[in-house]
Amino acid sequence: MPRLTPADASLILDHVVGDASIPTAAANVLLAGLPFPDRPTPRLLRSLLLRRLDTDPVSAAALDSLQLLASLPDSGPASPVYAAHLAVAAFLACSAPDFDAAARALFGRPGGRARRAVDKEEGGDPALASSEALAAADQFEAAVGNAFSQDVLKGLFGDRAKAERRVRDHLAAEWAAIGPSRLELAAEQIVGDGAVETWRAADETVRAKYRILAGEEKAREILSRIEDRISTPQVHKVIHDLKSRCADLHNVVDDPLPAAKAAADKVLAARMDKAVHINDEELNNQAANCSVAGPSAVNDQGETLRKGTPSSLMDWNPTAQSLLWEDSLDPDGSRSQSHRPHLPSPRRILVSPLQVAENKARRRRARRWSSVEEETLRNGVEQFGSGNWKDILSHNPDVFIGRTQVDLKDKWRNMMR
DNA sequence: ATTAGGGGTAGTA
DNA sequence: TACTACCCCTAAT
Repeated sequence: MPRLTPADASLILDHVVGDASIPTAAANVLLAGLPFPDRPTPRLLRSLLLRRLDTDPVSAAALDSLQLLASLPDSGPASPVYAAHLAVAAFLACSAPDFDAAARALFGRPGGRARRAVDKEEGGDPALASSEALAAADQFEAAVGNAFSQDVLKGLFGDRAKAERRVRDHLAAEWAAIGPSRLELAAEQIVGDGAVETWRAADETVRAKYRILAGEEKAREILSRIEDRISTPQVHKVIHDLKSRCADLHNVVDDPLPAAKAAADKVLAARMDKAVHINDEELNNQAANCSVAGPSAVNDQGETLRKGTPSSLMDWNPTAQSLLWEDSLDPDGSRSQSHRPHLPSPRRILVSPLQVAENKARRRRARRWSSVEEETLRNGVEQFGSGNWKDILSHNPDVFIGRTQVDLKDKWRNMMR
């Protein structure tokens, strides 16, 4: 038996690994036995990532897989991937030994990994995330430094089994949208709807092969369909003219896409450099500040902290810095050619733990009040009376995540205007 | 400590 | 520019 060519191996992997009904154990055997293609198809990459996620749905590695998954071209609706991304990030924050650090790294602004996927200001696309997911991201950000809110969030997102179920539910849509393999497409060409064109284009030797592949009966059926087709010389002339006109048009009109892409790349490169410079500056400033001031609370919940002294000299490390994970699947760097929106690439983005530990307590980011919060506030005022903000807050901890008594008071003032 | 209320800042439509 | 959310201050309880 002749050795398998790399091209054939690629076809087989593309077909088998992408078939959801094939167990991952079996797919792995095949992967170990066949050479991995130099240029794997997006379908193969997608199915590999989905299988990886299936065995390990809620981990830092899963976050990487989801990020890669979102960057692949030609897939179905992207929002399930983003929803899964947020679900994993939520679980990771809840199960991390240091909630504050994890929530900041994942949901904080700027630079939070899950945050950057969906926030417009962070280069993401909010249309890709559900409003619940966005609200969850805001709640995690608001819960930094707030032990009470953290407990609530841990109750909602900290269960591993639930998190795994969430991720698998979201990714079922990705499996469903995975599309036919190249082998299936080829088969379709020979015996399916594309058969007539395929047979017409083939010479007699090739047709003999098709007969073997398709079976004699199917071959006869296709040939009869060729004869049935309207194929008068006039029709052929019209089709030919149309095709050449299209070609002429393409020759005359400049394709705007390359220019647009070049412009976009330029803007992106400028933004990247800016981001790096800003981070450098912040590092310098903060290094200067560090000698005269300790850490302070970020959040309103930490009012007493801010006025007091740092609880520990080890609260944060002023010299620490880290770079986000860098990875790339595409061998020729063609990721930017993707027509789909994608999670922003993590490379070159410096994440400084000092960003949230500035000398001056940073103003909390304004979060719009949800209709649920407003309704709960109205009910609370009805139940406890206007002015009893402490009671209203403490009786609805799962609704007023990251809100303070003063926030409730201010909001009620706004609502009464 | 909690609350009310005046007034200011920042972000956004 | 108006609106909203948040912040800060002072005074009263």
